[in-house]
Amino acid sequence: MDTSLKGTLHKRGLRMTPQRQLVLDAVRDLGHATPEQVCTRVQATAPAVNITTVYRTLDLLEELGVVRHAHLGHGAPTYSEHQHRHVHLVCHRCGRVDEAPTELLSGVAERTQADLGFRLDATHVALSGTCADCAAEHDAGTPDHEHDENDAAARAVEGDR
Amino acid sequence: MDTSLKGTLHKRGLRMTPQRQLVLDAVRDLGHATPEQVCTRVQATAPAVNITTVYRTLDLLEELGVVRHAHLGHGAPTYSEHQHRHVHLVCHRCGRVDEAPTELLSGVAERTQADLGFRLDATHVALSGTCADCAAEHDAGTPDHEHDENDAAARAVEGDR
DNA sequence: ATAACTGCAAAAGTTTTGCAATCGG
DNA sequence: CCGATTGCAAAACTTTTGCAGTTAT
Repeated sequence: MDTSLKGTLHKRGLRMTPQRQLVLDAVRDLGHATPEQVCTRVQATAPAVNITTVYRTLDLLEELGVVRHAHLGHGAPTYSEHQHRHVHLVCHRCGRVDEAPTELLSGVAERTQADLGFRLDATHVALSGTCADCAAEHDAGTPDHEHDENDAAARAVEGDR
Repeated sequence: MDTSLKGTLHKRGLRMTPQRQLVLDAVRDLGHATPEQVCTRVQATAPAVNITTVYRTLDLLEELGVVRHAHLGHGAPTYSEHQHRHVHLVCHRCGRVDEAPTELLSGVAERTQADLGFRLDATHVALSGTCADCAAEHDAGTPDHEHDENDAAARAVEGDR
C-alpha cells in the first residue's frame, strides 16, 4: 500500500500541496512543536503560508494519522509524527522536553488496566517534573524561576500535610 | 500554625473576602474544575462575581499553595485542592477523569530519576487513555465519538507501520 | 483611613470560520 | 474544467490588564 503523504491524501480524494508537505516536514524536523512553531518553520521556506493553513493542515494530518498531538503542560498542544512514539517528560522549570521509551509506562498500563479497566495511551502523555539540570541548579541553591508551573508553591506547602 | 484560608492570607498581608472563600469552596466541591466551571459554580451563589476575579483568585490560591492546577488534556487547566494529590487518568473518548494514588507512578519516578535525573511530579500529570466504559463500548463495536482527541485517527493508522 | 480587592471594559493572544481567488489532478 | 485548498479578514474564545470605585482591617 502507498504510505506516502500524497498517496494517503489521494485515497481520500484530497490533494497534495506544497503547504502540506512543508507542514509535515516541519513537524518531523522539530520533533515537538506548537502550531505557532510549525508555522514559523514553514515560513522560513515559504513566507506566504498563512497560520490558518498550518492549523488546518495539522488537523488534517492528525485525522490521517500522520501526526498526533500531545499536551505538554502549559497552553499550546505540540505536534509530532505519529510514528514517533515515546513518553514526554516535561520540565516545568525550564520547559525542556525529554523523551523516554513507552516501555517506561508498561507496568503502569498493566495496573490501570487491572485496577480500573483503564487503557493507557502512553504516547499522548506528558509527565511533568524537574529535569536533571534544573534539579542540580535547585539543589545548588539557585532559586531562579522562569516558568508558569506551580512547583514553587507546591514545594512550599509540601510540609503542610 | 494557622491553616485557615484567612490565616494564610493574613500572613502575607492579604485580605479575606467572600469571593475568595467561594472560589476555594467551588474548587473543593468540584474536584477538578476549569476556571470557567469554578466561575459558574461561584455565580450560582453570588451572581455578581466576575470571571476576572476567579482567574485572579485561582492564581493567588495557587501561589499560596492552597490549590494546584493540572493540564488534563485539551485546553483549559483544571484546579483542585493542593492536598488532593493523585494521578489523573483522563479518558480521551468521553473526557471522564479517574484518579489513582500517586504510588502508581513511584516505580516510574525511580526510573526517570535513575536514567535521566528527572524528578517526576506525579500530581501534575494527566495520563491519557480509554476508560473502562468506553473500552467496553468500543469492544462491543459501538464506534461513537464525542471528543477531540486523536484516538480514532491513531488507531486507524496503527497498521500502517 | 488606606491599601487591598473587585468589577467592568478593553486589550491581547489563540484558534476558528466565511469567502473569493487559486491551483492540483 | 471542477472542486479542493489557500490566504485574508473577521469572528469567537480565553486569559490578562488598566482603572476607578468599594471594602476589609
